[in-house]
Amino acid sequence: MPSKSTSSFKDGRISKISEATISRLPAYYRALTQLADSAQVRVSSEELAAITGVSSAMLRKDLSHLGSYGTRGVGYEVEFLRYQISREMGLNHDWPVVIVGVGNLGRALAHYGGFGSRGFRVVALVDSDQTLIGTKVKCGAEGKTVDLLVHALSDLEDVIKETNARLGVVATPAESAQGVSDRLVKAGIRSILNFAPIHLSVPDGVDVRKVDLASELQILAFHEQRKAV
Amino acid sequence: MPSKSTSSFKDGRISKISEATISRLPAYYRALTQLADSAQVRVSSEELAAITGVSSAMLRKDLSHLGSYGTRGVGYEVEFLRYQISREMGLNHDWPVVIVGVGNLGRALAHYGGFGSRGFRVVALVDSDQTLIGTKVKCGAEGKTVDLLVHALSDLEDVIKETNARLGVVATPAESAQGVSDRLVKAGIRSILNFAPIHLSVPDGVDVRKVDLASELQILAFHEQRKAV
DNA sequence: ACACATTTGTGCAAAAAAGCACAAATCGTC
DNA sequence: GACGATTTGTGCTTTTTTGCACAAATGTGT
Repeated sequence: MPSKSTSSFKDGRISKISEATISRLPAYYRALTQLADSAQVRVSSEELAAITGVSSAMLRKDLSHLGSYGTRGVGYEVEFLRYQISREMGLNHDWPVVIVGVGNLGRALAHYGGFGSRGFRVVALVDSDQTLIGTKVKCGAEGKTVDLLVHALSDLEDVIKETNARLGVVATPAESAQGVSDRLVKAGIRSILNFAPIHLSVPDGVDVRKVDLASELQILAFHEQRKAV
Repeated sequence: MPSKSTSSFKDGRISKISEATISRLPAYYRALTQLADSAQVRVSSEELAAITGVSSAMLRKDLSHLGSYGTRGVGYEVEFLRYQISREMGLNHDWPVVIVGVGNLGRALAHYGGFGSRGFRVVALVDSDQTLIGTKVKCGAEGKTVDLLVHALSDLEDVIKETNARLGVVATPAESAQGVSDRLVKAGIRSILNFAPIHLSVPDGVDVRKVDLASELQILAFHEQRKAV
């Protein structure tokens, strides 16, 4: 992970938020959403930290990078803090997502409800398999499903242009992943979520996050093996 | 991530491998497998680093923690290094895996080929949905598929005992994840891969790795938003 | 208005991770 | 068998991340 710290302008000053902090913000956001759903108004750093599994000191320091949104002696207002995090993370925007590779995993991702709920909207499915192209796949979880046509891989650039997709998900086999990535980048995509078990080379300015299921199991196996000794 | 360094005995001495190193070993292993498949005999740290997307210095330091398996002026023997990593990570063992939650994601994981190839074997599927229990689900990728019966969640403990499952995968909705986790732990599972978007509380000695799809997208969105400024 | 109980925000220290630079070891060649 | 070209292994430095401890700020009760 190339942990560059990101800088931005907030009320005039330049604030730097470390990569480690950013990676924890989604968990805070989710916990706050959960608290808001149960109508809780205030929360202490101690409580929020317990829910998200971090130390309260770390939580406070993380939040302090966003601004001073808590009240000493009291805690944080759930809704207010939630809004601040969502704004900082761009979750109030709309994020059109294109999924390349409509195999088992791609389909599971398309169905996945967690995306739609937070500004992420699967707007296009692309695959190279002739038997899949032209078929329709249900996207989104219960309540708000949309049938999406599977487009041909050769139409990738056009599909991205038409749908204005900003985020690309690579759910193809390892062999085709780099090629797909190159075309996504050429089509203007600068943020890629990669499920293929391979390192993607991308030019500067393009972010890639990797989710590697087999690696995770291997890491677990490593620890499991150590326990047995 | 509570990055405790793991210590083990290797040829008499105590070796410590940092969590950061461990998390990169699967990538090295995969690259070496790929090189071995293409019949390459030797590889330099520079080349292997390029494939896996790390710096060559970091790669060498990572590998040096396993032992001195390279030859100065020459590089590393692909097969030999691959074997050493697989041994260190316990990939020559057999790792029976139980998947709890046979929704879209659980099914995709069951189908996923990357597991079977490296000692991981899905031996049991468990769900609470009455309409799923008793049905059969294809496990494994092309070549070596097995039909597995979906067991009732109430039989979780028995299933684990019978199949000797060592690794647990939680692919349930967030609401049921903690309960499932508790029961996995009680049944003797000490390594859990969690796909539910929630922090799992587990006793000491139990490892949890979390894969959070929505979080990954949110982190991408954060960076994407910053780019626009 | 003042003492007191909370809880945040943060300066400082410790630990972990990454990066640099080069000595040590090896191979091929003359 | 010595020399030069490589390439590993590693000590040292820098950066990043985490953890600790407490002052500063707020609300409460008298």
